Amino acid sequence: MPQTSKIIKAPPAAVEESLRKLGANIRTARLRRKLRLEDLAKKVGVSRYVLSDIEKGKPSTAIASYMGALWALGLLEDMKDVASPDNDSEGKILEKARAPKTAGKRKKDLDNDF
Amino acid sequence: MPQTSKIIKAPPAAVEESLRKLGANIRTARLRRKLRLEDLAKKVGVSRYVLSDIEKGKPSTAIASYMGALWALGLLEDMKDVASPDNDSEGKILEKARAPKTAGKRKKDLDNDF
DNA sequence: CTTATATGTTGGTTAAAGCCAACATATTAG
DNA sequence: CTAATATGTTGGCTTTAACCAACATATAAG
Repeated sequence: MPQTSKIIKAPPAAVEESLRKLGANIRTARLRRKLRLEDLAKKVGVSRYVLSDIEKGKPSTAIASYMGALWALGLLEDMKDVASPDNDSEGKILEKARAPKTAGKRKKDLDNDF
Repeated sequence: MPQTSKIIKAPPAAVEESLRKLGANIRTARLRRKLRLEDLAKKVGVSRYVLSDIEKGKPSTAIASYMGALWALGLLEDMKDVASPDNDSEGKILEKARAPKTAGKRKKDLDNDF
């Protein structure tokens, strides 16, 4: 993704770690199934180089390639509850009742925090 | 990602569905927090266009951008168990005992199945 | 140990992801 | 209803992701 964004060039440590772990997990799953990079790559529909990148947790790789790997390994359902509104306790608290379709007008600047 | 791969051009229905859902969840979480696309995009470190793509579940968008959105929303930990070897019952069964570093030599062709 | 094969690495090519500006439309809040 | 603002859409530009070939290295299995 050209004109590379900050998040890709220098991801927060937590994101980097999360990707590294995801990649490692995919690799473990592949080896357990005795599949070569090339085998799984073919199932996924990418080159073996891309799959290798995934197993390293490369940030700039398309999410579909990652999801495709999970899918080909039969692990896609693990994504089911990610960011699920039902489990978003923080969000549930903040929610006002009605579900707005936009974030509404700005009052001042809300928070420049982090 | 240039020379676009099959998985990105035409993802399996399950992958497409998974991405759509993830994007929708991210959008819900953003709105609950009363953040504009621009607000969250800034925190993530991408343009508002990319964040918009994410909320639509665009397959070709970099995984770091998706993970960055989860991170900025405080939802990154939801990724923790994805493809975790501990939960990979299929893999556990297949595993022989030792953890090989490669998939080993090919015997014949294993399985061209799906 | 040897051999077959899996994986890593490099360099070059090409097509598209992410950026932005400008404008259109939708939605909110008064 | 109206004004303010959030989000959608378009087209053009730049950078680089994914591809491949060729070779190097690591690992597995006899």
